[in-house]
Amino acid sequence: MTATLADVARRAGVSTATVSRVLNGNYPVAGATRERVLDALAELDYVVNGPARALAASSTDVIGVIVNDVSDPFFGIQAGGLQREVAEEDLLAVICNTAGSPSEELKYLSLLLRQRVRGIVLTGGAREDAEHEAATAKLIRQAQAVGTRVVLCGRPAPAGVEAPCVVFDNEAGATALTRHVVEMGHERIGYVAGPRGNTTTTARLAGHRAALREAGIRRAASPIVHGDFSRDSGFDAAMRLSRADGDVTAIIAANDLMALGVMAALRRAGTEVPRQCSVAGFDDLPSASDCAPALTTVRLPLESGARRAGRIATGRDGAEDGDAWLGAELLVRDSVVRPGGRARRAR
Amino acid sequence: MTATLADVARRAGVSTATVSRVLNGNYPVAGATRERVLDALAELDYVVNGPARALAASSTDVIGVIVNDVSDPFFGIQAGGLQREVAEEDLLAVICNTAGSPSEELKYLSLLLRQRVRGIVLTGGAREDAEHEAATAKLIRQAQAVGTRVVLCGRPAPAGVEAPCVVFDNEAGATALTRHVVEMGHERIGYVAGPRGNTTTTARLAGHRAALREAGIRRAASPIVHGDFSRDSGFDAAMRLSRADGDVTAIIAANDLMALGVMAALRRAGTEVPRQCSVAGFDDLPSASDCAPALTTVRLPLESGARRAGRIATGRDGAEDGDAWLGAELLVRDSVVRPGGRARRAR
DNA sequence: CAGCGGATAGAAAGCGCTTACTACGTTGCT
DNA sequence: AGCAACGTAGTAAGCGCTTTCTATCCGCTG
Repeated sequence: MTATLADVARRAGVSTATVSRVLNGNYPVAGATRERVLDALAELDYVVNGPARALAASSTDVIGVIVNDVSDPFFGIQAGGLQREVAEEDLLAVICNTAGSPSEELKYLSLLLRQRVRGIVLTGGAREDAEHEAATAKLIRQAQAVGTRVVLCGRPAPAGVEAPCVVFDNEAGATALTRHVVEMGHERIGYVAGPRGNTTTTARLAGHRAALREAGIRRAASPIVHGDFSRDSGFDAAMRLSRADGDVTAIIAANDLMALGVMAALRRAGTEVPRQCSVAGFDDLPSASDCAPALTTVRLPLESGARRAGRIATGRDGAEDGDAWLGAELLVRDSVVRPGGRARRAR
Repeated sequence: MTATLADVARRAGVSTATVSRVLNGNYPVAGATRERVLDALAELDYVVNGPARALAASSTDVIGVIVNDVSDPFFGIQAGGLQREVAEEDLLAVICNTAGSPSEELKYLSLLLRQRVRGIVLTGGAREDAEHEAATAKLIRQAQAVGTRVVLCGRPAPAGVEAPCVVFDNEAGATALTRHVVEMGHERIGYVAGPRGNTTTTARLAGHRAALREAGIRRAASPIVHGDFSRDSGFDAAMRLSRADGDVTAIIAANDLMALGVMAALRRAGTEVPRQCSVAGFDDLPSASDCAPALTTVRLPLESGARRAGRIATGRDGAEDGDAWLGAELLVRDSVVRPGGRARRAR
């Protein structure tokens, strides 16, 4: 089939050990010998056998990243940042898409575990389900036992697991956002939450409720519907919201993608945004700033958070510094105005 | 560290061969023995060592997918479809993001090659560069030599490579689209092409030009600017287009993402779409149908094409049937109307 | 009752690579 | 001159698994 180390060694007239050493450059090899080996390598189009190397050296040069939805920029940005980061260490990131399915998550986790990857980064909210959490915890512990570095990015560590976390302050961000909407004078505020039983959903919802509570807004005036973080679900949610309570003056979505869907739905229903209904999102995706009106949202340092996670996963950053808390920043743009009021230019 | 087959074997009082056999189920093992082994496996939390297995069996259960940009739904959809398809064979798809960089593409290709994955699917347009093409060709041939199935999805096979291709009929789709715009009465049509030196860009541009030619439209009346398929680049392109030729009555973008950016830019510039300027896209992404106005575009069977590619990569579908040509379908919606005319409801 | 074939289990030879350990010149000192 | 120390290269023992080949034990048949 392909040339093996032994073939190369034979051709260069050296032992396999020597070839291995010029390949890895971790042991002195005389110039002339190295040249011969290099030539043989090239002549035979040698390609290392990854599994064999991994088996012998018991380590690989790949970092696995588990995401919920590759086509959601929220994850795309994180995956991209992580990739750039680990590439600097000459490692490769492979991204595994669970499509939001807990069982797929477990499947990929164990795939990565058995491939003995160097590190695993779990991104996005985790499912709040004791059974799934326990299963995840077990796999993570096993991974750690074989020396795989596991880091959590944007989700809490499951019970019983000791692992570095990069945490985004979803709750504080959500509180700041809702507080802003309230301060603009809204009293009937619809909320499009993420999928039930998801840690991110819960955190953002908690922040929202806290702001509502502190403003003394009645629950009945602030209907909550659930989406699944996709644009389409935001569209549907807006429909349900306006059908049930035609009188909300603002809709806050748990992420920008859904906010975009909400805006599309309102537009389609002939409701003018923001004059007749304000809209706010969360995440500050690139498209949030160039839609019309520009979306008021909360900025999460997704890219830098993911890079940080990548650095921990590759071992470049120590994990002992404790969790990395990354703050959220309220971004006031044009999609939230006083009820029935006029658009307000940002800045 | 972790338990090995030998540990399990010892505990179950059998040989490693037997444990391997119950694990793989490809050889008869008596019921009672199997039970004992299963118990031992569970008690020790055994996890197979992927590299070791791959080395011994010289094959893995992963399919690699190379994409240009994970956060672009165009690829997200393909990655998703592929993943669902290979999951049915109990294989796992890992997706590698090149971020449009040819060198990353080569890097990932060789990573997958040396990992001896079962199959590799290369998606998206390829770079039109002899050197890069040759490098790609060489890697593909090497992969094939070690038994890796390589399939191209949405790009032509590099010169000198014999590999199954799933090809989308970009050119015909583009021609149909531009023809439609022309038939609506437009004579000054701006075109936002993809990045230079990309096979998809070239095919779509060729289709566009063919339609222009057949309609006898002068080149000068149909300015072309290049973007990079991202929404932001579409936004910029629209700016450049309207600055240079303020009088185009329609803008066709080489993909929906850029079309969305174009619409945003026009909106921001106070140009009403489609009354003052029609806009058309390509791909029929989910959001194309729910933006306002709904985007007239060309539908590409991305999901089914990717599934097909997945089936070939796993060996479920033979590759001998020759290339799979998948047609494009013109989707007339609301974003293209007669110049200066009124919106036309679709269907 | 000898002899056979089927069903199971084990022994052992790798898969291709890394990495102690060992071996063998050279140098550089005292 | 003699010995330590260094710079190189080779030997060979695995890494944890799969799989071929062989060995056993049965239940049957003739």
